[in-house]
Amino acid sequence: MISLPKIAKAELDEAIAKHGLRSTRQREHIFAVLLHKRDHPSAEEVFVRAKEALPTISLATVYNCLETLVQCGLVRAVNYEREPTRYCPNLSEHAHFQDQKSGRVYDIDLPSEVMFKLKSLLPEGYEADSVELYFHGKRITEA
Amino acid sequence: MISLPKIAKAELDEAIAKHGLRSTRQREHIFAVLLHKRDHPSAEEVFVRAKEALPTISLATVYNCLETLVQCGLVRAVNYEREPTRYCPNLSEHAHFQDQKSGRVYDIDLPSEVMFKLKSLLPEGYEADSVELYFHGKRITEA
DNA sequence: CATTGAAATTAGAATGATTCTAAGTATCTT
DNA sequence: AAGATACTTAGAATCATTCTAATTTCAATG
Repeated sequence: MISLPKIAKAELDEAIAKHGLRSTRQREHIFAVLLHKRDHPSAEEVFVRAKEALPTISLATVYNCLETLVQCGLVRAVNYEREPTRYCPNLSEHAHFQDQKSGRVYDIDLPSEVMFKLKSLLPEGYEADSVELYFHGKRITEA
Repeated sequence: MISLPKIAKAELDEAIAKHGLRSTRQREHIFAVLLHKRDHPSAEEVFVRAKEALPTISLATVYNCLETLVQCGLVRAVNYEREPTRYCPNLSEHAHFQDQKSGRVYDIDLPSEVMFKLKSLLPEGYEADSVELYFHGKRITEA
């Protein structure tokens, strides 16, 4: 059974409280689901996984919770083209890579100096508060 | 009346032919529309603009043509979150910046050495054939 | 501890961008 | 010109997501 580590629980409660919201069973569990298997699931997939522990949870709630977690900065939404949005718990800054064959998404470490360099590409008058870097290609797995 | 410059027409014909497709009035005009005003219009907006010259064109055709142009490498699809896809004629490598207030999208020049550096972030076994860089933030326009 | 009111959840309907379908039209090859 | 193929078209269908309205939960108060 999936459960939320104490540290994550504390992090969740703090972030949720800071936004004047309530920590609920559903929000907690959705966060736990994301932390449990970091494979960038879609809302639908999170729904399937969440139902194992909370059989009566609704898809709308899954969307609501995911949105809340994103707002609180605990989770990141990952969008490849018009595919369903995927979600990942937001630890450190990172980019994403999608394998064209499997569609799977992988995290790519993004050093802060690269992040800085990217922001410095912006001309005068442009101020970024988010930078998203998406790779798409082949992932070669050797035999 | 929007028309396609000779050079662009040649580029279009070549790219289209290389993909074993036909150059049609609709494809040509959609391309011309994109080149005419490079403000990253959505399919719906392209539809509106295209109808001025081709009143009987259908939205499905606009989608088809845009997709074809993307396949041929003449046009790039720009996706911010789940907003309608926007399109821009693909001249040089560049990133995109969206102003959070207006929603407008601007091109950001992306020097090839930065592009190179980004690709070098990928670990062994990852081979990117596309890199998308999206900024989102405030565009400050001084009085 | 019952009450109250705001916040959250729920099921199902609605939305809206995009894609599909089937029929008609244009274009290329012979 | 005939036949084949590609393209366009209108409208229906799809599907991820959001909305709606009706409960339910929960923290705080009396």
